[in-house]
Amino acid sequence: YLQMKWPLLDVPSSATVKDTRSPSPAHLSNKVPVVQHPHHMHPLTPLITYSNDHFSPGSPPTHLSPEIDPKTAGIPRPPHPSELSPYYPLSPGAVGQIPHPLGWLVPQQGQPMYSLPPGGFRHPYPALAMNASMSSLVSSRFSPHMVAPAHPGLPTSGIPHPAIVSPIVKQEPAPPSLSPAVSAKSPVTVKKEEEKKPHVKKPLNAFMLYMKEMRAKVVAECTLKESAAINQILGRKWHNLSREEQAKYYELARKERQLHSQLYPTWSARDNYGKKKKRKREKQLSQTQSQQQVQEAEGALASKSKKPCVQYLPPEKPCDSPASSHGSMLDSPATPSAALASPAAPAATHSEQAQPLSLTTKPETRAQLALHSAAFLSAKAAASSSGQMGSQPPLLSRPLPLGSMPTALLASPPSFPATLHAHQALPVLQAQPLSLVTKSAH
DNA sequence: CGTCCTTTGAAGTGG
DNA sequence: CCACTTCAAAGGACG
Repeated sequence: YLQMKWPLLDVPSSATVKDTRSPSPAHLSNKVPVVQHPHHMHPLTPLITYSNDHFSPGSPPTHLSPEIDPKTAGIPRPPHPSELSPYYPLSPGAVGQIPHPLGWLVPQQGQPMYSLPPGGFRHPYPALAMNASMSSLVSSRFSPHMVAPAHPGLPTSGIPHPAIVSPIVKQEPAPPSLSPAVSAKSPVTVKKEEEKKPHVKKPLNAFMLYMKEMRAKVVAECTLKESAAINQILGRKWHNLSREEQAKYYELARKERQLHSQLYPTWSARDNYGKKKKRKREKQLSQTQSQQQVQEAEGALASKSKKPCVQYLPPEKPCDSPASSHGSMLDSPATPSAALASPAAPAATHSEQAQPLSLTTKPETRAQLALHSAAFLSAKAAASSSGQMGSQPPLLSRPLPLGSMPTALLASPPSFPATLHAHQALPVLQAQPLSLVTKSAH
């Protein structure tokens, strides 16, 4: 099960640092530099199943089925020490310098941490060869000069942190000095290095990790390729995940951040501020709109009859082109409120409150998102008051910013108690009116 | 070519 | 402390 679920997160269980290129037995035997994989050609194909929980292996990809039934997903995957970051193969400088806090193994110097089979993705055991996060990782987070050293195996070239994005195709740059002790340099030198220091990207959060893993799957099952639409689906699938499943990604993201901070102790997200184009004004505008429509949604939900900004979507409708599925592509067999409700709670419990969302047009999107949040809160509160949140981490007891509400309601991911068990009684959010989400209510 | 779209989450800024 | 903003991935769409 573990192999199927997280095939490439597997690494040698030995505590000895050795070649992680061949992490596991047979299923990662092909050693092809990841860079040889064309960026535009995603290695994953519909034939590749890496998550039996979410997709039936072998079944033709006919429908996108965001419905995820954790109950049928098999045994909850226990924490595995080998769940380490595939995204941060330590650089040569890091090897031997940074004892990985989690006991992760580091790749051999100058070696790609992960490899792809030749000729695209024809691994004899595709399901075990690589998951989406791996593939997307290698295709997007490694630049050729990083992972394809002229002399693989030589300690000279290494594997910089995948978060590093160097626009200049050069043999360098290596990741910033990894050990504070090693970086005893003059301020001038430091400044100089900082000027040309590579762009270190933010570590991926739980949802981003999830997207990386699942995107190919969704794309394979849909005809659409537009990321915006895919992301909408993924967002819904994310909500459909069980608490336990999400916890895996939260934990993974936590490890990512931990490793990232170790690799780049001086890095700050601030470093990347302003490096992307800002679209502040529009965001503010739409935010205002969403706030307005949250209130509308409140009323609608309060009356429990009308659903403005909400379009019901045919449950069985497979995801198709955005145009043809206008207003329907995002639906899933699972009712959103089932997803919105406590994942651990029986999905049917709140399914009658389904408020499927169709994030189609721009103005509506925000509103629907807001409504989504509102419905989420509603479902959460309902679940809470009905005593079905016992297995959930503590929920916040105060209103939350709209943007962070779902997260917070999901129980403060950063403090997500991975070891939480169903028998543990936890304080839960008291059932509150939907107006909680608004400032005025606050 | 650069930016937008779209998602969630983390971390930043500013009041 | 709170609200808001930015960026992380992705790739088609668009100016």
